[in-house]
Amino acid sequence: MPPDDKVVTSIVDLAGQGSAGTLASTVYDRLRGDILSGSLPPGEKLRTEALRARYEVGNSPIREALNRLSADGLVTREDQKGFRVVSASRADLEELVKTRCWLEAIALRESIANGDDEWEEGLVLSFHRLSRVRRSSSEDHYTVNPEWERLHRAFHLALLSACGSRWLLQYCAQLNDQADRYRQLAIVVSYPRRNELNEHEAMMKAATSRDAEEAVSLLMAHYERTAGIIRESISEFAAS
Amino acid sequence: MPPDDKVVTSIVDLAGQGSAGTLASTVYDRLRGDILSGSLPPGEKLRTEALRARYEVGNSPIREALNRLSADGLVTREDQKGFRVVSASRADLEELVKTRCWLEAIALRESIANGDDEWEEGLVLSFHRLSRVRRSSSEDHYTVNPEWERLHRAFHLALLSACGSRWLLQYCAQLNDQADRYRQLAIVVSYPRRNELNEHEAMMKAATSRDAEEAVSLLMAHYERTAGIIRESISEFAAS
DNA sequence: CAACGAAATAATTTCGATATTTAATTGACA
DNA sequence: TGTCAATTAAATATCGAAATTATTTCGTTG
Repeated sequence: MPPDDKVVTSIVDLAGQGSAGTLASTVYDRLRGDILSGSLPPGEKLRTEALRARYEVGNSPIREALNRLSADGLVTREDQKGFRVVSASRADLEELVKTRCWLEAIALRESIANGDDEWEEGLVLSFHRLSRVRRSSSEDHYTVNPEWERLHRAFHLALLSACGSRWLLQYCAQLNDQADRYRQLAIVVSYPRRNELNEHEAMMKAATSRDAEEAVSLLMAHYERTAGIIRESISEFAAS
Repeated sequence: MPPDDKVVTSIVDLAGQGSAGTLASTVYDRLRGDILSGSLPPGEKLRTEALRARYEVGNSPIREALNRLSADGLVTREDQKGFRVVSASRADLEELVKTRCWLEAIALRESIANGDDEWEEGLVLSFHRLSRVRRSSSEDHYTVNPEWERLHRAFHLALLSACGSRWLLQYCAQLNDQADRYRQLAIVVSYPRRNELNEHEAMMKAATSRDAEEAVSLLMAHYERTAGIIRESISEFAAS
């Protein structure tokens, strides 16, 4: 009996999944989505009063959600001074990418070493699903496609899912969230013009043929490239 | 309501400032300490009513503390079913140790590569402080010495502090917490008979002479040995 | 005119009570 | 006697207001 593994929800909420959880959990999901999508910009003050109006709930659920988010690193909390959306900066982005590469390199190597048939099949499947969805919701101008975002996250998680450590998986997911936020902030400026499908396919193939060196090097390049695009499309974020 | 009862039940008095914060933060610290010290055993149901009595505060601070702890991985939360202390098992311990070795190996290598004079001095200093405190409070039988616990944690953190990633540092600290909990659970059974001072000194010297390979290998051995002691002194923990 | 300090204002934190949901118990029926 | 449904009991989750703490405003003083 594998101990309760919750970990990992989706990037921009399961939109509409008004799942029968508690109000606090619902608010948590929505707030998380609003932060990751950039709808609540970095550094934004999060006043209880305003949030109560925005999400139409009482005091307690808001506060619970904020406390969870602060432990997730999406919100900063200062005793007696309330909450704000975590700030964003060039330096933080670099630190984030670096850490992500370190951790995912380990996770991917372990996954390739330990992954069984089920893992392989899950990987192939999640790639297939990702390949059948458009990057953007509309044709001419870019609009976030929540479905693509969800499947993209699922694919990357599938890569690492056999690493054998729920801790590591959770950390990778957390860093994924952070990176997604930067991606969304950058997207406002630059239409994503890269076709990532080839890169994903190459990773999938390297992983399923158990070529760890190749897979890791592809994954690192993938992240470096993404970081590069974000870097160049951003002068500086709002901070503090 | 004067918080005159500053009974430090916590192994690690993480915030020296302590008292200045909110009630929620105080309860968070105390609860954290009580879980790490084993005073609240694995799997224990955490009823709000009981905790209100135990810590003598209202509903909200308890709930906030529990929510933060659940994001820290020290308590589990299930919607509509409340909170319990995270369970402990042999399998979880193995996973924990493995993950810890992965992450700290990176952090230590980076620290050694990037650490400046200040880092070196901090390391030497924290070793010196650790060396002047006894492992146990009393001579004949073992009693947790909070001061040693604090300095021990500080030393290990000093080793990694120059790794250049706050994310990684935070994760290492989190895994440290988890490992401390297992240590405390094990100590109930077996008096710690190993003299860890030599090991710590060797690590410190290897790190300050920038011998990454040696330092990492010492650190890994250190953790493996600790895990071994915990393993042998424990048949099985309460679970689920 | 700047600086300091005290009242007024705003925001955060906390409490006690209520509404909802889950778990436990009882009792009826096959 | 065992199972299932209905009822009771317990616990969680939520609300709205009160208490505490930070921030701003404004008048006074050096």
